[in-house]
Amino acid sequence: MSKGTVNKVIIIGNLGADPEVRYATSGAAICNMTVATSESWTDKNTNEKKEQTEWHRVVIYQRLAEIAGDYLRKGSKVYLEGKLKTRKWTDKDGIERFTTEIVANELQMLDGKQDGQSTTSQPSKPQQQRPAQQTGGYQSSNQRQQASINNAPPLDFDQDIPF
Amino acid sequence: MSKGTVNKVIIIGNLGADPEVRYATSGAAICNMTVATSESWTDKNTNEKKEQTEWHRVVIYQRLAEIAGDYLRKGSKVYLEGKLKTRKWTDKDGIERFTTEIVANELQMLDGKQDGQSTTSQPSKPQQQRPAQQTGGYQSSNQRQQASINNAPPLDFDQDIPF
Amino acid sequence: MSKGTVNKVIIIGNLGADPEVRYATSGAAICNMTVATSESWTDKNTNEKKEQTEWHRVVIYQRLAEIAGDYLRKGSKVYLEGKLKTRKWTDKDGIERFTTEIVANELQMLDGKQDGQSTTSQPSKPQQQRPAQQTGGYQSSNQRQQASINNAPPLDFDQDIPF
Amino acid sequence: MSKGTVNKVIIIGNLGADPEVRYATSGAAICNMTVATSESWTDKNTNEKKEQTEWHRVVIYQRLAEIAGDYLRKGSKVYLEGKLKTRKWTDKDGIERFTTEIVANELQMLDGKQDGQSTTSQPSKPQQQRPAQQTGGYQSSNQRQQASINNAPPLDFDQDIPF
DNA sequence: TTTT
DNA sequence: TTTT
Repeated sequence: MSKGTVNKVIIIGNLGADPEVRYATSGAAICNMTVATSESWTDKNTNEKKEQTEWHRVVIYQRLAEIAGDYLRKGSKVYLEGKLKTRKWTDKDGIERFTTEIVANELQMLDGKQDGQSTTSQPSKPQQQRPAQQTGGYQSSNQRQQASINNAPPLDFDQDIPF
Repeated sequence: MSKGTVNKVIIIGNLGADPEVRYATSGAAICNMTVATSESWTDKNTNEKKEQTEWHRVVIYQRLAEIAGDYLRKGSKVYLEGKLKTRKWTDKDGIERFTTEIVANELQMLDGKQDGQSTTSQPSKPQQQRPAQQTGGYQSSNQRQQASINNAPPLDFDQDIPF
Repeated sequence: MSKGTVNKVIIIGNLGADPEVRYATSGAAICNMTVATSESWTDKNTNEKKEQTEWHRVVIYQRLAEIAGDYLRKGSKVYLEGKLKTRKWTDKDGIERFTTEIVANELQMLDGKQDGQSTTSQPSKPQQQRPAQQTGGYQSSNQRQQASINNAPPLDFDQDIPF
Repeated sequence: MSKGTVNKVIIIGNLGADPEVRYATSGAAICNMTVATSESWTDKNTNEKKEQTEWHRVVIYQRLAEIAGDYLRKGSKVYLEGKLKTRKWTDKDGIERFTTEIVANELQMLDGKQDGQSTTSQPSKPQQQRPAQQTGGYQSSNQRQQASINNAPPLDFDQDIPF
């Protein structure tokens, strides 16, 4: 329920890096990724061609997170629908920071047939497997850290997961 | 043109404060406002009622900025459509910060008949008039500074306005 | 799943009549309503003010159908999100016809406090109650038949309900 | 202006046939096309895989119509944004019919590099050229008639074009 | 800081 | 048939 309000984002863009999937002790998956959208136009004064890229931080939970991790790769074109959420975190120097993310609840892959899109095909690189047993908190991913627009860390281990 | 990408936000929410309108030397208006969306649900474990409010920073340019300034007030319900844009700024302590805003290009007022909605009615508070002549930079608004979600300042005087 | 496709409609408009709710034998509710959106502009040639109203046929199922029936009335302003669906039917003269409807899966009431919006207030007119027992097919509503844009009947009794 | 209402459609789908572009005497282009979206799911009772395809009739005007005609082909994947419009027409037997179309005002091509997407490449089939001179009404297209969901004709010659 |  |  949302009390006569609407908070909706629709993005079509390309992943800046492979998605990063982690698992909570409950087994619930969280996927973080960055998606680029870009605009190009011609400056009327200078007649120069300009291009501006916008980077979006995306978070996906549960089953959809696993789908994202299994089928999307760096460069994949994707449709995402979700809501905006700004969260507060403290950086390594103790400075409070705010980061706005898109919490996506719908995803459509827009690439043509590609490696990894068939669930039977062999993935092109080692995948983090959903661990059979976990002892606590989040498992850190062995995927390389993606460059993020402002180095905000993914949701903290001890943070309330909203479901 | 946007190169096969889409960057779209749709918000229906309530203004947390009166909109703040400033004018560039060119006479172009910029409107800043914050809009709240809220969700409520019942926690399945504790059976408690919960509510979460999300605050959105909104920027509007040119003619639409003037309309927003003329017709919207604190508490107004509004439909906004636009795109996400994250900009970098430096706070008073020299710390680099990022703020994500919605650059709105469509607006629908969703309140019933209310003060200020008729263009002929007397506005309920003094309006900043579009100055007949300006000498440079932005005119500072005489409206009270609204508290913002992270104290990001509005777009700087010397910043490139994207049109 | 939708195979890399998206079918989405977002409407904010006003109900042309009270919603019409019927119940399947299963007890599942179906709500039909018509919603108006309107545009106005000034003709540049004649300088005349013009207005165009578009009428949308909306179908809502299950729990959301009951909410619509309980809280919406003729004139209510509503946000609807859903998908487009065109269905074929045969009119009384045996002519095959097509009607496009919005199958809504999200609804936000955008009116301020109004009659019928509180679940405790007395409804302004008799409500069709969800029957305690049913023997077959749909119960016909005792609400007056709304004039529809092309007289398409609501979904037929023997039609597969898509859930 | 739209009086506190919103009429918005967002479609991602594939063209069922090459777009059909015609030109008004004024030189303004109109493009008609049909776009398919599809859903697939598993019936919980029978455990059968089901798929449902929805066909959308799309109309595009002016510059965007020419872009659609130049770059889209049967099978192209496209993002479209627009509004719903239902129009009345009379079929060859004198029967009044209604057809709902999406009047698109935004378009993004979502295919990878393909024939026709570069403005310098030779189109794969003869294009209807914008006629240098016209004497009246619409030029009939030499492209084959696309199968439409209900054989509604494109906008009539003598119909008011809404711009 | 809003609203229901 | 709605609404502003």
